[in-house]
Amino acid sequence: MKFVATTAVPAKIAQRAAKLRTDLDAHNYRYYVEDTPAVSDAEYDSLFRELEAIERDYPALATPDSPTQRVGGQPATEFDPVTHRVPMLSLNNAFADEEAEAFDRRVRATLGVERVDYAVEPKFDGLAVSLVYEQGHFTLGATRGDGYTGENVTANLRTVRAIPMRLPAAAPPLLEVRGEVLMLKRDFAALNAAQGSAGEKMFVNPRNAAAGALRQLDSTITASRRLAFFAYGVGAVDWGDVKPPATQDALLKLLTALRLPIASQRSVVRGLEGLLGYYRAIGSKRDNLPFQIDGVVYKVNQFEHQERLGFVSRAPRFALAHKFPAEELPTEVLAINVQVGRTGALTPVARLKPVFVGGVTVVSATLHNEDEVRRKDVRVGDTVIVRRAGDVIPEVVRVLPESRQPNAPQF
DNA sequence: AACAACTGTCAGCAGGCTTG
DNA sequence: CAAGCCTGCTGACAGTTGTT
Repeated sequence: MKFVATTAVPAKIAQRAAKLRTDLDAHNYRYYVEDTPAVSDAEYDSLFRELEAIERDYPALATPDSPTQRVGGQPATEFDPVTHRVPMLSLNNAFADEEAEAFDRRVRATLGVERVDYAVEPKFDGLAVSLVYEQGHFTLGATRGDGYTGENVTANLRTVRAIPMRLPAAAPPLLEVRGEVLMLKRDFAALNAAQGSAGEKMFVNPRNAAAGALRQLDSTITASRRLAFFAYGVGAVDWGDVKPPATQDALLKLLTALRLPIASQRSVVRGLEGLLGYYRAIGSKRDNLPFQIDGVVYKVNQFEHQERLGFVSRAPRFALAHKFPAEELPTEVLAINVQVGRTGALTPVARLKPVFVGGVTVVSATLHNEDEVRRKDVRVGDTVIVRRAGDVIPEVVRVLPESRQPNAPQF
């Protein structure tokens, strides 16, 4: 039998530990949420090590919510499946203004309202996750998966400094926060610089770097990758004594009060003019934002309106992702293959001279989209325009006529 | 009544990246 | 190098709504 001495902790030390914790949390918030870091990484590390030392000397002071507990533990062998209490659905997309107009028209028609208020926000280019807080404590973090079942990545998400381990006392007894994990542009650049000088593999874009970091079985690697997080909604909630918000705007204000990170670029606008105005405003700021986005999201602000609009298939009728135009670049067709699918479906695929477009290197593109180019129009040796937006599959958009070789072989 | 246009659902398929 | 993850498009079909 071993006795552990209940060492009395000097009040001064306990106060210092508490101060360090709130300071470290505040620095995290400034770095990831307000985008105005107050201290250098070195200063942060120094505070962090001081807290670690105190907790080592006085284990009674070590709490599971301490910033020092984020560093990650035992490597997992696999991720357990997590069934979402409320499915994590996707959004309908729009590229053209006319589609946004059609969205607004349909919403107004269904609601019988002249003008609709919309909560609007950037559409982050990251990975959707679910964070469950029970009695204010972060207890479960999961990926979106297929929308119904994701993976338990709690250990990895604990290392994300932008994610609070504990919410203020005013938090509802059960709160499932929905949001996006991503890597800030500056952290991506720093990571790749480090990977490069260490002779390690570089990452292609922040989104894939974030996705890879989140899927690490060893959470100590995740911890070194500096992921950010922004919340944009909730899933299952037991409000308890908290008055449930009536609008998306009020919900995000509530989450902000709970110290959850919310994108400062969000807004509330009125009518179609408001939507398109916001789309243009964010589009012009896009390059100066600290994170990558691939569009903006419109949500009908009133929850009562949202309920009346309901869902269609896997997407709500009260929300729309208005994406920025796809990047398009020319490249050369090296070959055309015909793939045979499992069911025997034949799909022509163009093998392309590699081109970096839309954040990835495209080497092949389907010729399946009859709207854009018919496959008989494309020949080996042609120069074609390849388009890729966000996560959309690369497409051959058109053939440059002047590139047509007179005797190019048909496939 | 006949037809067109649209809305919604589903299965199947697609590409790229990372991990193991 | 395969499997698993992410993502979203397409076409077939059915049902609904609108137009002539």
